Amino acid sequence: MNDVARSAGVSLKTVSRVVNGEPTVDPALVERVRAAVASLHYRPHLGASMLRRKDRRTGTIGLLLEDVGNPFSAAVHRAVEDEARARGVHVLTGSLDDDPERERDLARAFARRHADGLILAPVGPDQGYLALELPPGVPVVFVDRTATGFTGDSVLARNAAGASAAVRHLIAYGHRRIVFLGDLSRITTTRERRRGYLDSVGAAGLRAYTVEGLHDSVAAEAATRELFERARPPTALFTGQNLITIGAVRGLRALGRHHDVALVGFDDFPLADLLEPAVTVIAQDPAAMGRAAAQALFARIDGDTKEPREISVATTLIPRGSGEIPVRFTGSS
Amino acid sequence: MNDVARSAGVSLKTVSRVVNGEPTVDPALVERVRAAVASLHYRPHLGASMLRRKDRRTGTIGLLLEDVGNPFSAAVHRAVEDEARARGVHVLTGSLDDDPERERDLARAFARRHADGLILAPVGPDQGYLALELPPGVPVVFVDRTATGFTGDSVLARNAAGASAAVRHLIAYGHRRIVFLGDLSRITTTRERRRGYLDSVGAAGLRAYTVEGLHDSVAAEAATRELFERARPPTALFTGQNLITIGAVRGLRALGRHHDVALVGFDDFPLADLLEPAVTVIAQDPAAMGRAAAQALFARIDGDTKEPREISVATTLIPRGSGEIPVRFTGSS
DNA sequence: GTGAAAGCGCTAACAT
DNA sequence: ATGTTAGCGCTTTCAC
Repeated sequence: MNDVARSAGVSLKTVSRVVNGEPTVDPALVERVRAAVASLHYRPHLGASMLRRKDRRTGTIGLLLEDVGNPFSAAVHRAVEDEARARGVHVLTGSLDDDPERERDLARAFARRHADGLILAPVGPDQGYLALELPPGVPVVFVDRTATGFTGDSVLARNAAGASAAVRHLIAYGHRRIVFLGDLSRITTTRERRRGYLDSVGAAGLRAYTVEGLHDSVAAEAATRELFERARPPTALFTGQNLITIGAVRGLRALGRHHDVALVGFDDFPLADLLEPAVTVIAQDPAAMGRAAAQALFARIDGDTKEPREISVATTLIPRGSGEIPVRFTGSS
Repeated sequence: MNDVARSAGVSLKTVSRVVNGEPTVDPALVERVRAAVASLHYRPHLGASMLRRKDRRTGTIGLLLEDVGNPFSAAVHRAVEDEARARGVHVLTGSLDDDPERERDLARAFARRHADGLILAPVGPDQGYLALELPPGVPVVFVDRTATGFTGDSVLARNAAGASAAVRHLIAYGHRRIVFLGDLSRITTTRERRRGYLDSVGAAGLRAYTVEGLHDSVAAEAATRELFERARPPTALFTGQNLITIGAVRGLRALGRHHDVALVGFDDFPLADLLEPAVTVIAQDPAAMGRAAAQALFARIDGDTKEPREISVATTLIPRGSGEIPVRFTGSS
């Protein structure tokens, strides 16, 4: 920048003004500076400018998701990026893989990099560490899961309501033995979905059957197959998550039962409509969640100090076939 | 940091040494400093340290992909992140959406943020701008597509070879009217895949039929349907990309032809094995591509100055059913 | 082994 | 409208 100033025959400060587009500079000087910038290939150094600046914004936010490679996280990421782009903000990303230690490490790392704020899908049991790692005043918005020990806005799907609707849907088709297949129950989303299941099942006076701790598609497939080795197998399944839904589909296929066991899955997935039968789902809206989270974060960064909000994003039941298979009398009701 | 020094009764420099883990500090002082750091909630400022440091590394790389929300990009992203994590490096991401201007803007932005290097899936016709935007010595590795006007390593799937194999596979099942459905032909990947198609079709003495410029799944579905309104419709389709494959599946379904028209798609996609018929694909290995790109980039950052390399990643033909439908005599050969 | 001084590239506050 | 000076938080260099 010094070189540019010398080459343009102006002071350092004038160069700074031109680079920052401040209006109070003589057009002729602007031209001279511009030319010098171009000929010297000058590139402003954001790190240095942010060091001295008053507002101390880096124009960077951190986004910590379960796994940037999975469709849900990827959709959230994309929506966040779009909001950020509109404000000239860039996004540092990280995958947590259900590892609380990694959650904390990355939060700390992004804090040291002076991210202006964080969007976090928490995996650990407690987010109290954020108060220590983050400089005071750096906002965090939680997405998809709730946080403990740290206050911030959160953006959540209406998990319990969606699950409840799924189960009522199955009940309406005559089902009375409906199994819930869920993943790790320490995750708040899973707990909410199970709660919705239990509510609806209880309200209808049915017995609850749950299988949990299913961590992937393979486990879900195995669990599904085992269900039908029992004396009184279910007539309908409600799966708490994407990978579990797919595992259940594979399991039912393998058993040749996909056309007579009903299935509703939580969370939509690509091609669900092309399977046979097409899979009925409770669709979340990950893009809406990402958008809402980013908007909330930017509002906080811009100084919004209202009470922390909990933003719920609606789910939609999309009937496609698998959830509309009526119960069949199997002789062992 | 000053406060910490004062509170610990040592000099600024000693704090710096402790924070950076330099070994030449008295253990007793280390303890005092550590305590002060904790009690004052001191957090080191990476931006400031990098400003003064000799190597000037920020420990950040930029990753510019087509769309962080699509499965291919997301898988690349995840693989890059894993490599970066192993080195304590963080990843700034951006989606380009086939917009060359955005490509340049983001490259510039990441340069101003002093990313140590860039991984780029180029969309523009020319990457010459990189020489202007990037400080000399900042390496770029290209992934998925080739670049023009700027030298760097590139990581590419064996597109032509894979496409060629797909077509030979169809020919082996007796097909002679095989249509290629492709997207925008200015994209190098598409051109390579078409080239592979043309090679195999030409070698077998068959006529080439191509439909191009299909920018999404809906366009591909419409194009597929139109094909079968012709006098001599194809007996097999080769689709150049994920979304086009899915559009073609939808099209064939709508026509009720999915069990008698053969289909091979380039690029695998989740649930391809659960469709009926299951979809035969030329699978790429996006994780391997991301890994290779990241490894190449880090090698360059660490000073590797060998000739730029072109790393090809193999594709695999996965026969699942749709590609093994033999030709049927339709009376209009 | 420890500290004092200088300065990385830039902008704030105050001249002019 | 432009320039000057000081200093952001840290690491370097060099002295102790």
